[in-house]
Amino acid sequence: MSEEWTGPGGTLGLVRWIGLAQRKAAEDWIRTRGLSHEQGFVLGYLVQNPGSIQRDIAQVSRTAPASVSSLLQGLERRELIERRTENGDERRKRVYATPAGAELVAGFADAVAAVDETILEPLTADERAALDALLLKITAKLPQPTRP
Amino acid sequence: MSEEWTGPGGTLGLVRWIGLAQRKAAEDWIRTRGLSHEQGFVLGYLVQNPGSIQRDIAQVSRTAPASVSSLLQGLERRELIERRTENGDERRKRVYATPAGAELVAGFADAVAAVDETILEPLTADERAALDALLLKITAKLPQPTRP
DNA sequence: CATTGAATGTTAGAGATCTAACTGTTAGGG
DNA sequence: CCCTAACAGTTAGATCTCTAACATTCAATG
Repeated sequence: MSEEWTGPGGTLGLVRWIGLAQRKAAEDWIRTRGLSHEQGFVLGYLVQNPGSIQRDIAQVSRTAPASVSSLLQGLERRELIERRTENGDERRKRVYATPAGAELVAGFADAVAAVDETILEPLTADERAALDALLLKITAKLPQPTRP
Repeated sequence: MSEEWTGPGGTLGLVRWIGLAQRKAAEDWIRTRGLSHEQGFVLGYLVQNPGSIQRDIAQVSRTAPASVSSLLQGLERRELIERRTENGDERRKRVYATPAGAELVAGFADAVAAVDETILEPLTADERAALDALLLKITAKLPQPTRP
């Protein structure tokens, strides 16, 4: 769900609109795996960032540390992740996706790429380049989505 | 939260990135009102579409009818909405935002517009027009966000 | 060392959301 | 009329998510 109920008015209203289409596709894909949106995000993040600690996961997923705790408990119960402490620091728990966990979300990136291609289909190569340049100019000034 | 953990790679990765910034701002605004994301969306929708029935709300909010039922119960308990049947059809329950409900989300559209302006700040007027044209070309082919 | 403070996670309890099964209502043939 | 099927919404039970308070572990300081 999203905040586009003001209607797709204005340039960034269009961005919201496109984002909705992307989001819907991604959510549907994840739900077929029996995962919530957040669980899917975290599991995918762990595949690409093995050994992250929960504090970092909370940051990138924009949820409270307590929520990450519960969320990981759910994933651990299903044996999609493992947690263990390393290097003699008993505070930090390193989190890893299990093979089963990695397998469950494998193909997500490809699915997203395929949807993106469909969305971009109306544009020529030149137009895509122009769009890319404009968006880059915007995102250059945007705060980084925290990514250690 | 979102699905951008593939990294902001590719043109539409940038769109996801911008969408995240918009979304974060909107969520923060809504949370200060003590509403969840979904509750904020539905309440805002009801202000603009008074008398909607729950089935339609489920459609536009992309949630299950049962979830809408619980969600509206929460809003009703806080007296932000009302439900009543009309026209002798006992099945359909028409939903209305109360004045308190409407007041609670008043100003949301303005807040969103202000954030959008900040995000677009790096672009000149010509560039904004070019971006607008490109995005329009894309959204023209996109499925309508269901809006009766 | 002992103390203090910061960093990291967890638990508890409330509320929200999902799926599946259920109740009640309307409409359309036989 | 009745019967059936579609429609609208709710309830039940499990899981998830949030806030607030709490434990535990490390690190710095005297």
